[in-house]
Amino acid sequence: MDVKNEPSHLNDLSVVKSVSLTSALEKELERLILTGELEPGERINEIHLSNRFGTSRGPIREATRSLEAKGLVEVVRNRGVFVRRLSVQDAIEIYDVRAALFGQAGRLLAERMNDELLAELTRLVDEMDVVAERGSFDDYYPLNLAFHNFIVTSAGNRTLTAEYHRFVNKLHLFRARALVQGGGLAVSNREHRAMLEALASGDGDRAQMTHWRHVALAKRRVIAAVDGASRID
Amino acid sequence: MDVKNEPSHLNDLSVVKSVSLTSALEKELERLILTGELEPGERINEIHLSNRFGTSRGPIREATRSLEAKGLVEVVRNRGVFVRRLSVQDAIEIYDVRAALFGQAGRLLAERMNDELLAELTRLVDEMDVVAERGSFDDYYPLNLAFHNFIVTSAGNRTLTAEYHRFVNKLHLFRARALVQGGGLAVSNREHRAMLEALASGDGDRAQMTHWRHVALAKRRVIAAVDGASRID
DNA sequence: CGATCGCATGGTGTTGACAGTTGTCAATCT
DNA sequence: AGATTGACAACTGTCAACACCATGCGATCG
Repeated sequence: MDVKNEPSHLNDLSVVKSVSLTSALEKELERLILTGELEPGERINEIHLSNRFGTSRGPIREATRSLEAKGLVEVVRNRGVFVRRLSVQDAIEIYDVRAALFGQAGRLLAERMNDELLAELTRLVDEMDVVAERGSFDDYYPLNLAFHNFIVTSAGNRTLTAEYHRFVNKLHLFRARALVQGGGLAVSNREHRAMLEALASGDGDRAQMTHWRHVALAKRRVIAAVDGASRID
Repeated sequence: MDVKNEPSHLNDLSVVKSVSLTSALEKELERLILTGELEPGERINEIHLSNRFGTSRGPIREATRSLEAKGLVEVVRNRGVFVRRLSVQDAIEIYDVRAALFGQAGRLLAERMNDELLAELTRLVDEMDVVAERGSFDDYYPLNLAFHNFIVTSAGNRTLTAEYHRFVNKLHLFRARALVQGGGLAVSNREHRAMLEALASGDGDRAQMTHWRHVALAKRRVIAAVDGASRID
């Protein structure tokens, strides 16, 4: 075995050979895009990237084709690939899809509810109540994320989970993303409680409805925020 | 304008230069997969394909990476890419996602209903009734497809439409696809009428429910068919 | 006779080079 | 001055060659 004796703390990309360069690059590019290091609308220069990562252009091109299919970038022939920029309209459409998926997750979870799941969900909602009371948004955000992820993951449909995350990711490309966070912590958590009760009841219809509505209301808040912002401009 | 004066009836793949080779190949491969010309589980040989299409391996690799992201093929490092094979479990999961998306489409359509849309939907359902009466499955199938497509498209959410079709496509990879068609034409069209009435009423909740249920029932029929088949084996 | 090792082979992973296209900038013309 | 043209620079599209890996087969050894 001629193991390359490279220090293991090198760039993530040197840990390759067990996983293809292409998929490692794809992950890294996705990270750069979702963290905003590559901004929406920005052009991705293949040569520049290949220099930066020390590879040739082939794997980078393959990675970007994959990202294109995932909807994170846009490829224009002979012009290059651009980080996808979401319009307000796009974001609204995504909210509808997300609502549908999240509602389905709620239904599935209600149908397989048990004490253990209920305990964890209750814990999260209780904790969010505490944090919301003192209006600490920075503490609320990760809890909120964990709550939603827990619901979707626990629903037990891997396809649904993957799809849900794909769309949540896409929302990161929304320029006016800052607006998404409007609407009061207490209000949000009141909706969480309604979801929790529906889940506890084991009523699939009711769970789907409450979960759907939670996202639909988030969508409405975003629209309101966007309208407000554009009125100011 | 220096329009290339090539006969327009050439091979699909030679009409390139306006559209990239990669995306032309991707479309062609997708067609081969969805029509079953490339069977689920079958390995895709890059060299073989590049000879067949007269290109190098680069564009083919890019196309397959895109198909991988779309979930139509599976890439195993150093082994090759394989046409994805869906398990019964996968198919069931997809039905849940599809139900969620179709339900959402129903809701959106109900909220933007008008006489013109209603007329077309009614026409399709009436026609399906006629065809169902004489049990002609071959005539029913395209009408049924058109009906569903019309609903999803008319809902006016392009993201949702794309996503819905992606999942319907994926179901084509299901080995036991023949079973999907079980369950009586008349029964199916009775569900269509319920959907139609809900849409006509403009009640979003009710429309979402009826549309969701229609797919959920289809899922149940598939499960029953699969169970029956496996009991025979 | 069975198991293991090594090698040959077919195929994928990655690269560097070349061809073709787009956008820019300066010189020229109106 | 403004518009137009032509050449140049920067990139992307495509290709062919090389490197590396996985599998199967046969020789060798226990």
